Amino acid sequence: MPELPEVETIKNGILDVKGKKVTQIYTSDKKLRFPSALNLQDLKDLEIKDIRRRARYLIISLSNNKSLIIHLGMSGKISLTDKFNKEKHDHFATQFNDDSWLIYNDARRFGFVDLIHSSDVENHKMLKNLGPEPLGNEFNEKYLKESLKNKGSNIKTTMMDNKIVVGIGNIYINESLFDAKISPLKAAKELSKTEITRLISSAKTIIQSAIDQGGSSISDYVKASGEMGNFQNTFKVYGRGDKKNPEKCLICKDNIKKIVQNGRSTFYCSNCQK
DNA sequence: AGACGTACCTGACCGC
DNA sequence: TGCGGTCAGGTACGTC
Repeated sequence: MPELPEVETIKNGILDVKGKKVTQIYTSDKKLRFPSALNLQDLKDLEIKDIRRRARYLIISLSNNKSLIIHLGMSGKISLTDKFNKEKHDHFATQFNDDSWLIYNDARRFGFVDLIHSSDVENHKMLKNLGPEPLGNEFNEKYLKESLKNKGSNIKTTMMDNKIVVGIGNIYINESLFDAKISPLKAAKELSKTEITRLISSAKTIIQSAIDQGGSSISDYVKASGEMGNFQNTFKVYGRGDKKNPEKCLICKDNIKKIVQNGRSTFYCSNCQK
């Protein structure tokens, strides 16, 4: 999916629906990630009170003290448009009192939508065990040092664990480790204090920079407006380690390597990242 | 507790 | 052109 910067960008792109009232709802009969008893028709006539993001979840609070929780999975897209021409993989759409439409489309259906009481959001099964936001103050050197101390597995996989820090997926961990000059193969518990400091700093800088550029568009991610993000143009390692035709590290000119860790592709420079 | 494999899905792309 | 294999922004769950 969209990682944190993409979800943040989508959230910012739909803030306009705040204060609007739902007039019509479309739902498909396809199951998303979880089959749920959710009846989106319950949204009719409700007003959108607030829209926020926690980790990769969008939380939309409604005027009846309920909230929609939306996760985009790997391929989910949200668009805000003037009209609704139903397309393949559109799973729900709501029309507002100014005739605009909010549409959720997800080809792979790894995403989900849930509707719960607003007071239960923090205790939702998918939200209650999440670690800190990468851009927040709680994600600091002391916290990360403590979190990594018993982790014998590699730092790359460990940092993608949402209990440690949320929203950092395969793209941004590859870029963050390159920026911090840390090998993705290094055991998490073996990172020195200065490496932990560098990793935090790199992750925060890269996530913020990606948000500033509207996220990364590879394959099918687009903003709510349909425009592409721009951060993909600044990738230094992600996607640059093609086996047959690897690109060169911008710093040392060695070939960028592509390996597989816990089933996910890792891109790195073995010369710069120790 | 931690580590690892697997499952959930569709579509794009590559090699034959 | 078609077919099979592989890969893709994520996450929960089962098992060792």
